Amino acid sequence: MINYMTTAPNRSDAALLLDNQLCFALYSTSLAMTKLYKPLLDALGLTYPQYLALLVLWERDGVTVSELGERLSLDSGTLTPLLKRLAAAGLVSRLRDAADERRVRVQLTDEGRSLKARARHVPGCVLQATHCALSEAVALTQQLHTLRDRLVP
Amino acid sequence: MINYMTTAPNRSDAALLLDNQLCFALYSTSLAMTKLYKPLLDALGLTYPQYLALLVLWERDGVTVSELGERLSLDSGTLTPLLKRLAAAGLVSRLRDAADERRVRVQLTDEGRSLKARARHVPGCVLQATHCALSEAVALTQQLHTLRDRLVP
DNA sequence: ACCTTATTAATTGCACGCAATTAAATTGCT
DNA sequence: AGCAATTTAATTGCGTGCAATTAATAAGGT
Repeated sequence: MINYMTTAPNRSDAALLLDNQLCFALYSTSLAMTKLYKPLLDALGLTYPQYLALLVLWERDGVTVSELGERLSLDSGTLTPLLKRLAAAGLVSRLRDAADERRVRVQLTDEGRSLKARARHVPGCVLQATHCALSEAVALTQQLHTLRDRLVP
Repeated sequence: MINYMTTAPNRSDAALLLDNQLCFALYSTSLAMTKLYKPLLDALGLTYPQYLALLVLWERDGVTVSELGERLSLDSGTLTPLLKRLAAAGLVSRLRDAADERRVRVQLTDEGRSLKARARHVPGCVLQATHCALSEAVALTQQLHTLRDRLVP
């Protein structure tokens, strides 16, 4: 039987197999993780990126938009509308810095601060849903930090 | 000095620190990886999710939209417009299955098939940009597959 | 002081992701 | 055959991500 191999797999194709792509492993796992958060964050009235922004603000209130972007690797094109929605929800206020009118400082409202207490159970619920031991999750998180730091130029 | 600890960090806060979140490690690393692909895929006229769809089609041509969605964990709300754009670019054709008119089969065009040759260098370029040994990338990919399989219900 | 350059957000436009709904086709049951 | 339930894509609406541009402010050099 003659095989012209016009579409037959060969050695060089292995590099293009979907399941061999680190990028797709990251992409699909990240999306799956987001879906895991969905019901928990719905209960708080938050989207996943909004939750990430609040994690930053709960650590340090009053950061500028660019500091928030630096921390999350997101730019103003993403953050400005996201923060406007958080402001509309009454969780943050956006105020021009008096000393430098170019900067916008993002301040938690009382409601935004108190939401932290209602979010305390989220990490535990997610860890449970991952069916991972805490030590495994910590180890993988560290590996990913290492990889991410190698990727950014 | 009195400290009412209204905002002071404590043990339970560690769980809410951004850098302790596996989800954010995944999210930010995945976005960083996408940025790595950007210049390579721009040269092919593809977006990153379009590239993933083509990886599937290069493995098995003529899959249905739902099979593609199963493989990529994406639904028709994402895939239908994406595939229309690939069709508009002349890379695929979308045809109703004669035996079951509900299904839409996605077929590579000649141009879509020949693009595979021009994409062959992409995985190698990306690996180089990650500054990872192949063995490290393979190991991390496997760990992520394991995690992803644990996440999906 | 004046002017150029740099910094910071906001805006615009496009492409995802995804929930919810709709429409069409098929299957299964009687 | 007839009809309800299921399956499959498409559609709609919203919230990101991000490139590119714009507008406002600040910094720096002369």
